Amino acid sequence: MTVRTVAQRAGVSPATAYTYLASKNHLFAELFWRHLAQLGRADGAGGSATERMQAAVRSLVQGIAEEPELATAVTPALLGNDPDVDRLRLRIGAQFVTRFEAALGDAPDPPLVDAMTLAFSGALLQAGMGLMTYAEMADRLDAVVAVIMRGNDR
Amino acid sequence: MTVRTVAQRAGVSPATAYTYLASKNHLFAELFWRHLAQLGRADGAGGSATERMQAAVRSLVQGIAEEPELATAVTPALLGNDPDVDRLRLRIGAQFVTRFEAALGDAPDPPLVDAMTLAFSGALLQAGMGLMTYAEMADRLDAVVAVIMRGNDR
DNA sequence: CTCTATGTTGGACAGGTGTCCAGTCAAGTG
DNA sequence: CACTTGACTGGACACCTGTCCAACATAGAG
Repeated sequence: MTVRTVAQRAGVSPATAYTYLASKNHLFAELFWRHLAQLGRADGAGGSATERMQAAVRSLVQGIAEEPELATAVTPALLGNDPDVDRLRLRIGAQFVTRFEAALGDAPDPPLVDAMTLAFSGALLQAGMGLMTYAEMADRLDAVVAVIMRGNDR
Repeated sequence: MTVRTVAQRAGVSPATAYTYLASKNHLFAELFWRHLAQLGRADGAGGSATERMQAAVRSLVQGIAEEPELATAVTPALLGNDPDVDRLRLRIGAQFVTRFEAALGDAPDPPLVDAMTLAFSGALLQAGMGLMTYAEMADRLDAVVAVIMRGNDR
């Protein structure tokens, strides 16, 4: 997949593509961000904090798994350092954090949010490397959430 | 940094460089692996499991932080898919897991190891993205280890 | 000494990225 | 109608990666 073939499919010249896209990385980041922003939030109002967190994570993983190739492509892309990629990276990270905080309810414990964020990033990384499928990712994260949340219900 | 300039500095032709290196990604992965393999292990025999784990993590972070540019470069490199990168990626991951298991002592709980592995990968990723310095990484991981290990001492 | 194996080299190549710019085209403005 | 504005275009460019190959050096074996 080259920027030029993307431009061609879009019926547009490469030069035009580059007026909208700073880079190939930016393209992937933008697509991923739009996909993410459009996902529904897990509801899971009736359950323990652990259950709510597991529901939030499952919902995220499921949404991301809808477009596995996009998820794979975005992982290296987000490591780029165009200003546009920087912007989207922050937004995407904030999106994750927001969901985790919501699952934790009022006064979320910062180290807890941190642990979830790092574990989730790590899972995305490992899936992006092909070390896990997204189905495995869901299962492993379920157990990991249980470990992290241990002693935090009520 | 191009493969050709590296070859030149090494006093060798680009063609020769490519007889030893499958790719630029392979170069970074190999350097990182060697650096990692040469690091000493944290001792920390006298303490709780949490303290041993924190010591293991601090030791790893400190070792990695010795070569911050290498650490930054290796993150995208490990996402490549040359066979050589695959090999080194597995070795590097196994190295982390081994250290975490050692810190946990006999019969390490698999979900615990999993949680540590994902959180640590996530931290490396975020540092690689420039979202954290390595000093911040050490502090955040300390708190995260405490959360993950909660209720696992003795 | 000759021959062979091994490592090295220059140079070309196909493909990719991101940049630049002069020129075209269509739509809207006065 | 003439003009301006903005989006688009073709085509060139510099630079990078990874591949290939014929040619060369050189050390050691017979």
